[in-house]
Amino acid sequence: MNKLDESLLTSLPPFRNFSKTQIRTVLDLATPKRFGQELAVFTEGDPAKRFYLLLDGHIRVVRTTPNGDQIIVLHIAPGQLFGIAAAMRRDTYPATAMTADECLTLSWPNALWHKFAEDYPGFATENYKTVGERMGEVNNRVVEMATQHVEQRVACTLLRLINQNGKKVENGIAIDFPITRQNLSEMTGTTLHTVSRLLSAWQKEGIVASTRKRVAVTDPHRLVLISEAGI
Amino acid sequence: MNKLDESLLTSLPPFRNFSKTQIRTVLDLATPKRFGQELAVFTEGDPAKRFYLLLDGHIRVVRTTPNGDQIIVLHIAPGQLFGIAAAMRRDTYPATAMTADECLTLSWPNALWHKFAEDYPGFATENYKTVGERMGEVNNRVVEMATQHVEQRVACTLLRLINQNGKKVENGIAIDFPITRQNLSEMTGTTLHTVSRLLSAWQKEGIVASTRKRVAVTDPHRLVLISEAGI
DNA sequence: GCCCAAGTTTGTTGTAGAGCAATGTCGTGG
DNA sequence: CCACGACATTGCTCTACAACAAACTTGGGC
Repeated sequence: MNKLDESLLTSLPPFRNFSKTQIRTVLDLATPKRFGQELAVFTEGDPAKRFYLLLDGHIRVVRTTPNGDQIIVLHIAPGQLFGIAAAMRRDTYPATAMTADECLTLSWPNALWHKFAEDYPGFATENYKTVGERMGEVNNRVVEMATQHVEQRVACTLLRLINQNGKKVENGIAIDFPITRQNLSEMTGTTLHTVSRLLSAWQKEGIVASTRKRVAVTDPHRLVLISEAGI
Repeated sequence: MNKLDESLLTSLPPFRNFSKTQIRTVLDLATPKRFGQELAVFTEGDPAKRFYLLLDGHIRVVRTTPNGDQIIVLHIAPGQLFGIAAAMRRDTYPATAMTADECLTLSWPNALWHKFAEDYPGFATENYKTVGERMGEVNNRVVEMATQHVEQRVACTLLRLINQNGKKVENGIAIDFPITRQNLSEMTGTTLHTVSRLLSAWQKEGIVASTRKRVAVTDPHRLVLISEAGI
């Protein structure tokens, strides 16, 4: 068990404005856990017993079809809750959470969701707001998939990734966790081949810079143009 | 103003188990309204001031892209709440609600959401459950769009429609509101031409029976096969 | 009953992008 | 340090489906 600093939580939306003692209680009840890369925190269909907070690292939330196709539903960044099926009164997790890199999570039994919500007004509010935003994003994705070409969708996806998980580097903004062409294709509903071709082409034009498992955007503005018009 | 029967609400999930006087209060505070076909109940971007319950008819929830493409995000059946942006703490509606046929709605100012939730435990629970289910469905759609062919997607969409809005008729199960090829194409991310061709082909095979603005499924089982394998 | 607009059907053509296959490169573990 | 597996690139082919075009059908309004 790691020593947990109170300051870890006080800045996060769901726990903002909690009193010092309340934060301490929340931390006392939490179970911390470290994960290596590419491990499942929980699996689709498992009984939903706990909800999680990601303190460090990055999580991919993934669904698998009956034919074995896998698609990435959502990315979780540090400071966000995930596995909140409980809050939506589901009894099993609707998707699998995989670590994209080394992760540190806190988790609590579902029963505590209700306790937190009762004891600390603002907890539920903040989280339902998050759910609302995620709902908006996934609807955006449906619209994107229905109306845009592969090239535009990949551009949109990259832009979203650098917005939510971008880290400034010398030549642009990098996605700060490992991501393969395959992963990108699973987010856009295409094949790794097509993604590879697009990244190669964009690299030649100086729009992106990618290496194995890493992608950085060097010219976000051009990418926006592509995402809007397909050039 | 129509006389509102208490029995209208007592059977609906969000209000189930309310006391008789509670139901009466809910009804007293509600504003009923009738709509003709193809009218907007509220519009994307409008300030979200009220939330709605559909008593009769069918509602399409629609998003419009900057280029004017329109896609149907969700269908609302009688007895369901919609426009619950308030519950997700959004200040504008994220989509437009259009009537598919003649509709009767009740609506309440957003402030009452919180009152209902406080006064009547079970109201919030029931509704967040609904949100969770809708989230699951829209994620399913993303997966569908990412992995399935047009033929399969149209089949899936028809099956979902007859499940949620099906009415038994002599030769099968009909979608009990007007729906055009164009509408179906907006739900599946294709063109009305392709939908028309598919319906014609399926009609020849005796799988569906469609007329102008009406679609019925005569052989759901075959449609399931198509949705799964593409046949 | 007739007209018109909205909805539908059907044909043709062009192309985005999937599918397949072969080769190249990186980095990790023995 | 080497070998192997995982990841990536690239070329070729082929098809599903969008895009365009044009005629046909239906039903509601005058």
